[in-house]
Amino acid sequence: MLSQQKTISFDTETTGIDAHQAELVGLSFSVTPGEAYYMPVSADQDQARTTVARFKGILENPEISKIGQNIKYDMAMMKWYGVELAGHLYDTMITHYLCEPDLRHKLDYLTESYLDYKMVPIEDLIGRGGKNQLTMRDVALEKVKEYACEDADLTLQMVPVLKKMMHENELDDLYIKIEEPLIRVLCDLEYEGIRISGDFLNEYSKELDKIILEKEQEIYRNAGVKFNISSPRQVGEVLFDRLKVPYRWKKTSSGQYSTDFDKLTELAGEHIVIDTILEYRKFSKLKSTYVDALPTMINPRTGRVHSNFNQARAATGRLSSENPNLQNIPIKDEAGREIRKAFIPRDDDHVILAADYSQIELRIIAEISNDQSMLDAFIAGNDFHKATAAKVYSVAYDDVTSEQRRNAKTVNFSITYGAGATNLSRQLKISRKEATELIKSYFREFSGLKNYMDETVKQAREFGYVKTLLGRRRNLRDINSRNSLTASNAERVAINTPIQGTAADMIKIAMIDIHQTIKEKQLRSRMVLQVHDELVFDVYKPELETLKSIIQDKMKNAIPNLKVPILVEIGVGNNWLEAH
DNA sequence: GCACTCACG
DNA sequence: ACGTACGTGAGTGCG
Repeated sequence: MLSQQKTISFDTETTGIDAHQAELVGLSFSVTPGEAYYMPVSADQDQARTTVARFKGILENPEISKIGQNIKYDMAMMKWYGVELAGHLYDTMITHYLCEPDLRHKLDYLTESYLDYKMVPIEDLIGRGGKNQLTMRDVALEKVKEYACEDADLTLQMVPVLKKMMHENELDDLYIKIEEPLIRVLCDLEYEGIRISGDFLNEYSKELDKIILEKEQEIYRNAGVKFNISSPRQVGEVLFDRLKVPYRWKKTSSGQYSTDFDKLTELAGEHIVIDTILEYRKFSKLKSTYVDALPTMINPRTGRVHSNFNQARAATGRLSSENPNLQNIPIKDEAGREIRKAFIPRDDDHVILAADYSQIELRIIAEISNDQSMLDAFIAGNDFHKATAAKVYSVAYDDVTSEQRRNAKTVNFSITYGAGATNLSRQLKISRKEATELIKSYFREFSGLKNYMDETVKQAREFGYVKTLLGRRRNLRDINSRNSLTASNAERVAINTPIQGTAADMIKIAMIDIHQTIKEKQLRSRMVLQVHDELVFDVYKPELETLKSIIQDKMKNAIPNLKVPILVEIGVGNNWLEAH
């Protein structure tokens, strides 16, 4: 497909790693291996735009395919300079990620591994970290030219290597149908960003400050000593050495006492200071990771927050989010949920809409294992965890107790991880024997599932990899390890990856389809976040009903002709919390 | 730069 | 006898 078209490898040099804050320094291009060209642009932004505009004929030509390493970055950069990158996108980072999802995908690693070529480290030009850090703009043109041309050239040289790997691993379809179109979706989503109320968070920060100070005083009073409560080591020493709280676990690999949530919760009755330490930790975490950090991430150009959604990180095929991570905003804890109130629509004419897949991973297991009992339960449309409890405890659906439902929910959850009796017993706080019995009756009821899991592991051992429903692949180097712990780790990965990965494939398709429809219908509403099984939109109020029906349709039907029903729950509100 | 802890799905 | 959950990113402490 690519070889019949004109192609050009292309790279941008900029003043920083955030495409929404950086300024362009130059462009490099390569069409022939071993040969590349560099075009510097002025620091004067008007002049820079004029220079960039001269390349529109190439960059906006849909007949010319673009090759790039993490091309979403360059695409966003170009967007800021008024250029909409067109044509097929061949991303060397993403294609390598599809072939070897557990390895690294940086260009220097790729050229060393596959071309036996050592690239010039960027640190040689701009120095490393600290206050002496330069930007590309401070570096002599001759040096930048060499560096930029090397990037474009080596990216081009990686293409035949990757094409061969992609073809051999039957990954072309996955790339063309999902990952390539997703690049544009994510670029638009990131460019759009999301509005966050800095005022709201700053007010909340003051409240947290008071609470944390109170907890701190209470801890010092009850412990009889001042120490750094944020230091796990000091917490361990105070609790277990000074206050003689009994410690009954293995120490950490570095020889420290472990003081994580599970341990401290179990010890809560042993000393009154323990509960307060847990509270202190909770509020400190909220303050430092979210309440104080998020306002500093508001982009001065846009007044919005532009996370980076990494398309080549999670080995299962999921996205990840960084700078800031908007996929781990609190929701379970009451005080944490408050933070979601800061995620708001762009203005009074908009609302936040959140659309969630309901129990997507369990539905996918039912689908790919073809377990009739599980499929029937989903088709019946009742509370799935309750239906599971009825089956494994052999009671009528209406007689399921809340404890039985809770246990069934945990078992359902554990199954997707391939967890065994030891962990289930720990999770449910029941004996190992009881846990073994529970798992036994679970697999008696869902024998098709058991069969599928055994078969998956068997195939993984034979072929050395597993695949999702859409052909995403993960090599499992350890699956035949002689070390039984290593091997069983790989077995759990073998079971979990097709499930987590198929769910990732599904929502990616939905994102592409929704994005496409919004574009076609020229709507003003925008997709702003993805959180694994949830999509969040900034919706123009007059378009609300239209958006609801598009989202329902595209999320439900992302993968057509499934046996299992797919359920999508939609909520709307004046902030992200209200939308749930 | 690693270890620990903890936020999410 | 022993022992783990699957996938992430970020803040803090500390050597």
